[in-house]
Amino acid sequence: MAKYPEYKTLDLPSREKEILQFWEEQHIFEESISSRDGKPPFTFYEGPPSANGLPGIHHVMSRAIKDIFCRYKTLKGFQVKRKGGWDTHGLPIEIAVEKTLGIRKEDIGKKISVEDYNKECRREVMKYKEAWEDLTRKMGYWVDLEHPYITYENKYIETCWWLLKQFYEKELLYKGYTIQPYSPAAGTGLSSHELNMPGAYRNIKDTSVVAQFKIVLNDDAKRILNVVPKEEVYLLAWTTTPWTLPSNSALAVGKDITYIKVDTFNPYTHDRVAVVLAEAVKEKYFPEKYSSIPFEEYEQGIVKNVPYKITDHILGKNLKGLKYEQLLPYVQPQGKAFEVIIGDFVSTEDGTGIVHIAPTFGADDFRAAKQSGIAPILVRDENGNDVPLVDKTGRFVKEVTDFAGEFVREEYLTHEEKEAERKKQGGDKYLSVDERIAIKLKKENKAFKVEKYEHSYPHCWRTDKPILYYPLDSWFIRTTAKKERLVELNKNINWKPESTGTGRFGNWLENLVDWNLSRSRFWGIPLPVWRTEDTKEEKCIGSIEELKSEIQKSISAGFMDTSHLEHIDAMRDDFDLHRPYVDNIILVSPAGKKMVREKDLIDVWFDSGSMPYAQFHFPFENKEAFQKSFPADFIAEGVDQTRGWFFTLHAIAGMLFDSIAFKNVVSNGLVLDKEGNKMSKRLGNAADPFETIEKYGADATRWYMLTNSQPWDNLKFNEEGIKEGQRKFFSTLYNTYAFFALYANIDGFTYKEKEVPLAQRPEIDRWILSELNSLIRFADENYNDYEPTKVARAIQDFVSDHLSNWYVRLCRRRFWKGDYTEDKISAYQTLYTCLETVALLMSPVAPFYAERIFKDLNNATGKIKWKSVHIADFPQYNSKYVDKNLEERMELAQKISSMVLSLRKKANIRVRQPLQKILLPATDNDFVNNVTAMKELILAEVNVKELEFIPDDSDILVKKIKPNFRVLGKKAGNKMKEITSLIGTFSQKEIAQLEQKQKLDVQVSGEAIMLLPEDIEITYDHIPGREVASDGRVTVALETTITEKLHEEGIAREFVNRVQNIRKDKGFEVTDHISVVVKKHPRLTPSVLANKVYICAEILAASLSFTDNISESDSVPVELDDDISTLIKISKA
RNA sequence: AGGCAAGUAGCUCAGUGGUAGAGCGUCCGUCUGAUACGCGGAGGGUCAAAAGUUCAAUUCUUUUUUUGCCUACCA
Repeated sequence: MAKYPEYKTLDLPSREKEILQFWEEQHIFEESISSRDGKPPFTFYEGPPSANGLPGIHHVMSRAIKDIFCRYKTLKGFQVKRKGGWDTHGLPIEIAVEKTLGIRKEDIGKKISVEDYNKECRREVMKYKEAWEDLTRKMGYWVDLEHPYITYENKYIETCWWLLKQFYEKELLYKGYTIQPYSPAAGTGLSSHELNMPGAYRNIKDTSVVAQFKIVLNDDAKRILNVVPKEEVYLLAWTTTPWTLPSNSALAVGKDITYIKVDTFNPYTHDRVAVVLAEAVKEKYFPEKYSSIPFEEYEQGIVKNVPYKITDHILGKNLKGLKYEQLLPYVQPQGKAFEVIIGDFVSTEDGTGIVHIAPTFGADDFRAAKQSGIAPILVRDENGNDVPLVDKTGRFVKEVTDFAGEFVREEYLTHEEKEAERKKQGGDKYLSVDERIAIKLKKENKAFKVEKYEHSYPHCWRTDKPILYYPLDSWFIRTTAKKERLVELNKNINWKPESTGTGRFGNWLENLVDWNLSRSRFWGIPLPVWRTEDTKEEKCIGSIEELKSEIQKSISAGFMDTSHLEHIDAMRDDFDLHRPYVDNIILVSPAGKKMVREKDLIDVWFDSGSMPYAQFHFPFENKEAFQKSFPADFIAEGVDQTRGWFFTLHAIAGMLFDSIAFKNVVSNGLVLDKEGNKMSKRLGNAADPFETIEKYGADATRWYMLTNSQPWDNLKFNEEGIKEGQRKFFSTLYNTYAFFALYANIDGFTYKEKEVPLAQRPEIDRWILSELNSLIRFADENYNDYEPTKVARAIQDFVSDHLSNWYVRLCRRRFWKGDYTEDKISAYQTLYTCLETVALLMSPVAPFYAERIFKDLNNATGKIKWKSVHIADFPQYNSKYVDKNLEERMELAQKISSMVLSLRKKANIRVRQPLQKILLPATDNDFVNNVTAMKELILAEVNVKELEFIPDDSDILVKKIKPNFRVLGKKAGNKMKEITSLIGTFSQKEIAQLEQKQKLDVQVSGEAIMLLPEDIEITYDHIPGREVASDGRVTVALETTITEKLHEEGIAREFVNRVQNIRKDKGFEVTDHISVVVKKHPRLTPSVLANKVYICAEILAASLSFTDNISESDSVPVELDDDISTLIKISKA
């Protein structure tokens, strides 16, 4: 006959290894998909990890979340395909390779060929593939790693090219420039990563200038600034980089900042001027103490301090549109310029509250100017390209006549160069460009203040020289053109938590800038754009086929030879769409000119954002498969991906397909160490996922991570928490199963009997089934709502509080006492159903142990046709089983039992000692009915013989009254405080009156208010002369008198307990019958004899006798009470 | 600097416009033929701070503050 396996210990890690073997041998994962053939699909996209680093514990977290919902949806009957993937490009890989080879970026192409370098990258990126696969397996994450998509494969790249061409054709892909950190000395742009290296930011002293920009006094200006005759008005703006002043083309103010117009003198030229600056910075330039100096005294040279007078206040937004004269007119702009604009970044922290805007040399400047339609200052170089006033070596162009060919920062000059310059200048000391600009401005009444200013400024880590912010060519996706649509589409995405979608992601979309795709690296997807040298003609290639035909043309034009053609085949090993191969391809333009590829690679985020299409090699293959699985139903990654993968998926889908890419997204928080610090290998506080799983098991780890905090909250990872979950949940569940298995095996229960109808099951069974069905419903709703934490916590509470510590505890005897009756079968069926259902409900979160229990149960009964819990169907909620009233009644019974036990404790009477009676005030009919229904259960639980109600109007009850704030508050309003204190003074008589008449008139602040029963809450305070326990509306008193008869029963119970212990110690089977011989004892013998039938039934005794002579060697000494000791001898009957 | 989130008992977390809870830990006690991986009890809180709205705020609003993440790094 089929048996339920019994285990010596829980040992989760061992159980998991067995299950893992079972899954693999039986191909359960594959079957969980194939068994759903023809069912509706549920689409999941796997965000590809990069295998060039070892997986961490946080990966267990994010992958557990992915796994949970895929498993859940499978149980719900969906077909959930999940293709794994690998992210293979990107800077971290290149840097790792550079480190391994001991080279730098500039060595690539010199010390090592691009071809060999990329070979290294290709190897590097899969360095830890095995470790990743191992973790995936061990943690129980089901994803298809047999057929993953890999971003470096030709097919994958081809789809990306196709996508880029779609952008290109919609005129959403263009070449432009942005302001980026640039090192003129090294001749290269710097990544933000390089700028964040320690030591990159250093303090340097710069010449700072507050420049005077002369306002053009047209009618508007006169009106806005209240200009008086002969007044000349200047805007004051501060800069620490005077060399950018020739490139100034706008001034920015804050729209809500208040500005003042000040009548004063220029401290260098002593000219009378009116200057505008933020009121908040006035003290810095115009100390209060100078305000009283008469202007004449300064003019006459009597005082040196500059006097001033505030003549007007203007709000920033009113300054918008004012025109001013160009400060240093070397080069004229092509378009609107020299206007006051609004900048959201303007502050009054330093400077003047007016910001000098040089669109070619500042990121904020560039953006603000673009928004306001302000033109940058550019010159045309010999190639006919527009370039800024400073060239790529860091020198002024010739158009800046006074400083033509000079380095803008003195740090770029060598010692010798400086010396030569000094001689040319004719001074004692070399004067930098900044200093000479300052001098020039001073002379021309254009500088208001010049001083040295020390600040932190980024430096190039290679050359140690300060960087410049410089416009560099880049390819962009014009995301701003589709901004509104992307915002709109985002509203159809269900974000967990919602705030990430509306806040972090929503704000990001609102403030979208064009997506800079360019990366000047080697290992990545090459930008498929070819251009003629004069940039007049260009071509974007969208497929290998197209590339082939273009090469054909190029061969015809004589730019390439035919040998190139034979390689062009995605299936060939020697064909590769990476650099350097694509760089060697020269195409021909329609006009017959040579075209070479733009050197850039594309942002790796484009790779991963393309995965919905590229994983299927769409549109070249699998069109149908793609269409069926787009958009995804569900994705999940860390919240740090908001601007990464989440965005690129959204941008590509929204801009090219006018669709969202995913319907539901869970963004989980970080995993921190137990102190709340970020985990890092350097600090040595990073938890090793392999060790953790080996030690505690994947289930306990997963369970802990999901029950401890919501996925989107940060998790303070603490091994103690895993242990707690093991104890509280897994051990309890294991014990419950072990209990079931022990007795079911003895009784041969295999669920062969007909289902005992609900109505014929005892109340306790109906209760746990009601709780179980409530749990099914709750779990289903919350899984469906992507709330795994709520589900797992609810399952845990059910198992530990309801199932183990109440149902099983109360039902123990039903399992091991008596014959195989309907009641016993009902108990088995009920407990079996609970265990089986719990296994199903928990299986998404704890897939291993759920499988163990499911198999152990199902192998014995064959009740469910599926061989795995993960292929079975989600439990069906049945409202017929739910009886909320019963659930409440049981809660009441638990409460009363607990209160009686606490009274026993107070009186120091152990539970084995039976007591006569408990007394309960009869609050109302419902209460009486509910308690009466639970009477037997309560009495058995607390070992008391009777339960009696005290009539509510009985004199012995003392009542307590307090307002029902919720109800009375609405009625009484601002008299609440008074009423509360009035009610507090009520006597027993007044309470009784209120109860009898169902109302009570009271006076509050001279106003009559009628108190009704619903306005107040009456509870029982105490019962004079008795120990009582109160909890909310329930009060219990316990009769603690122990009669002789009760005492004897107590002794009998103690006796049973001792014998049971001896049985257990001796290793008897629970079914063994025994003979018992006891040494006579005057206090014990009568008690035992009086309860002999009961005792013999409990301990399965065939005989029970007393004797005077018993040898100590084959008997056991026991102590039954403080003054009762004896010897007991038991043997198998 | 901006955005988002969090701040409740020693720890981990629930919760609510009506006078604050659980688990763990601590201390005391105790049961058990599934279970010391249990059970009962005690102690422990200005619900981060302040102001406002309200009869009533831990809860709503504003400000401040601490922590974490993301973005930016600037005249």
